[in-house]
Amino acid sequence: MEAIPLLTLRRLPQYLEVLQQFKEEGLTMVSATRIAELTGVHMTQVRRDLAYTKVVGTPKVGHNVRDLIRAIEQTLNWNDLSSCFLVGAGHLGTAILGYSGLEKRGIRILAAFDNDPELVGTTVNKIKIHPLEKLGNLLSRMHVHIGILTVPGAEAQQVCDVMVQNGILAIWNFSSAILNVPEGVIVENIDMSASLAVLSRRVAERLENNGGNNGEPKTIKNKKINDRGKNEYTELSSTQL
Amino acid sequence: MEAIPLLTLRRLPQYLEVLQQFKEEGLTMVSATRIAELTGVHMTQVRRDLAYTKVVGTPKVGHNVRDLIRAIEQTLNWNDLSSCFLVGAGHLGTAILGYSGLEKRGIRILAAFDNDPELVGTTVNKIKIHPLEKLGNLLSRMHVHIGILTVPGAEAQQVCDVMVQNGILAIWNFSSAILNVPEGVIVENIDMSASLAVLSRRVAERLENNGGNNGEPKTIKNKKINDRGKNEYTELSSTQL
DNA sequence: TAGATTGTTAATCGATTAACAATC
DNA sequence: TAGATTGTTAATCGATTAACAATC
Repeated sequence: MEAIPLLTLRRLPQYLEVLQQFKEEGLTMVSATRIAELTGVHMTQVRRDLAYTKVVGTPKVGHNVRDLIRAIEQTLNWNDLSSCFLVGAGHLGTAILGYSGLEKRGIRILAAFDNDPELVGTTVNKIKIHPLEKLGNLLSRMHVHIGILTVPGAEAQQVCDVMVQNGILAIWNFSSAILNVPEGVIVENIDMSASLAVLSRRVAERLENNGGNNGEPKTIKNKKINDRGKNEYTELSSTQL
Repeated sequence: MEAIPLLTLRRLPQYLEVLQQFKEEGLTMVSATRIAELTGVHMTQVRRDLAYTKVVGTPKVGHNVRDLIRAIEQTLNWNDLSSCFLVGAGHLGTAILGYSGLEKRGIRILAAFDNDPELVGTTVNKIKIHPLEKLGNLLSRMHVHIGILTVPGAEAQQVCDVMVQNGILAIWNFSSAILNVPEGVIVENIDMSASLAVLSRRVAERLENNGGNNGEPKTIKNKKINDRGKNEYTELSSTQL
């Protein structure tokens, strides 16, 4: 199975988002050009990214919306559900447990774990919260190989170690800890600090460069600057998460 | 004020994390080499990144830990607090309202907003939740220029528009919506779908390439693969988020 | 001093964009 | 058909890594 470039993988869900929109609007065909306009990704980039999904379009016409959605979902393995455990049922963990979008993205949380006796035994979104001590045992018995880590940073490595010892293959890490795992274990970080760093600095740069004019920045209608696509002309947004 | 490259900004908080560790351990000096080892970032990369903070180290000795922490925090503008509003006080919003790490990162949430009458009037972590209708008015009156968006994707663009109309400068977007904003408005996305896409695909690639051997992957001790730094040899993790 | 480490210039690498032939 | 769009090869761009002189 071919390794798809990191940045391509990150863009695919964006295409999926606008494609869902098109589907809802009843469109059957769409061009890479149109997807490019709505996501702010360069037209050529979109074509190249879509090529990784093995879909073939028809010149002058474009791609079939339904086929394209299916192809992207297949590429991301979002068609069938992977079982996973969530550790850390605080506010963030609860938010994730309650998030209906996960199942659309191939993730089914089978059980949650926490070391707070108040939480153990309760249920969030039909998912039971177990004591943390049971994590290792259940992981190996149930052959779960994806873990969602929503514990405080100070406890993250510890929980991570238990996961690794019990055969976990991938960890979706929401803590700020830089996890130390053996080679081959996949770690994907939701790095809020990194994101905030970019935001903070960009704000500071702008305020300083505008000479303290902290009111309206100079703007041009409908042009967007962000880290997804630098300059973007978009017309719509959409759905959940 | 110089524009620091995106990927450098994302790495700076990682350096900060290991530096805090060093400080707690009582170390006064640290080399870029050591930081590189613990974060998995290439040694030369670390040196280059640190150069953006304008710190100067001393050959053979390295950098002063306290000075380096201060320099990075200054670079990210994490020293003084920026006021901001949070919109969407569901589980995710509540998790963010309760997160103490924000103030260390230059963010103070002054008020929250939601359209659920059940939530309006309540308080989370001493932050009052106001009705959504008051957002525009308060934004412009209080000269707040950072907004945290934790509403469902379907409502995100709408709220975003209100923010923009009332002079917002930057939006920290936790929804899956691709926000359409005028040029000059900074959007920083916490893109869970993008992250999950990478995780899902990498897992699928590994399972397929191992020929269905979904038990233990081949591993080498203490070597780490993730998107922060490809190959990382690390010894510790740390703190919160 | 000798050697580790800094700061920076040059080389490499990977990802993005431009260009264009193929085609429905 | 003519022209929009695809798929792909070549050129460009930016970020990473290698190399090395300066130095405490």
